[in-house]
Amino acid sequence: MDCCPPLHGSLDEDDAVELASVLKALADPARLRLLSIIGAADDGWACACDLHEPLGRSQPTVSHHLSTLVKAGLLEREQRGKWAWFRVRSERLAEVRSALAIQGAPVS
Amino acid sequence: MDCCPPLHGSLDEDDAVELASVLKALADPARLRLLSIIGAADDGWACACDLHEPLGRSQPTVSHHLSTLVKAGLLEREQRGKWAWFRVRSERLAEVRSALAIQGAPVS
DNA sequence: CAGATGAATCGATCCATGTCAATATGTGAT
DNA sequence: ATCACATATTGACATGGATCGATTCATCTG
Repeated sequence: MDCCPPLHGSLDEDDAVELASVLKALADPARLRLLSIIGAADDGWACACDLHEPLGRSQPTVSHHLSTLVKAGLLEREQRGKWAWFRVRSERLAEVRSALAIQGAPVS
Repeated sequence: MDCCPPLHGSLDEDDAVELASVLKALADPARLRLLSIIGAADDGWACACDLHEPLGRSQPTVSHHLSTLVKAGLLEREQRGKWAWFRVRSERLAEVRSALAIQGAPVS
């Protein structure tokens, strides 16, 4: 243990677990594409009925992913009649981006 | 299928798989803390020998995580004698941050 | 070369998760 | 009330991954 000076990290285990949980929600191709598709909607809101087909996944699977994204705070859900509409919570996404600006790299 | 206009996403399945793979590498508390600790090192380089203890994980586990981060392009590895040194590839981290700037949110 | 030490690999275990088919729930229309 | 349709939930299955102990590999030192 004489090869180098001690390091002192800034991210403790609890913070790391919390940040990791949001990143886990992002770290899936289906969910990234959902965010992309919903984020590209004209007024920012997209109907769940239009998401199964472009994703190439079953309806239950898409429903599960949407629920995961909502739980992670990355999507907001609104019921309109029998349809579920979603919009991206870009504030939350911005939080994640800034949390990744560790190691002294400029926040750009 | 008459409830809303069609959406057209910008992120295809291949791009989504690739981005998700980097995010998977980030989406783990142990690896986030490794990045944090290594990024906080004075000259940016940290010795593997100083990482097991603050992480509270076994040496093989830490080695595995370091290897995962290197494979994801998030760490650079350098051998110095019998010690392995690592530094954060902040360019790669910046790529991830900008990739998350979808849905028209400002890149800030 | 032999011994010591740091790091990677192997094998095993346990838990989390992505996916779908089937079913249930909720909501509007007839 | 009944039917149709959109979405959510359940159950099952397969895969992936986080972790550790034991071992192997690599490198330096005597």
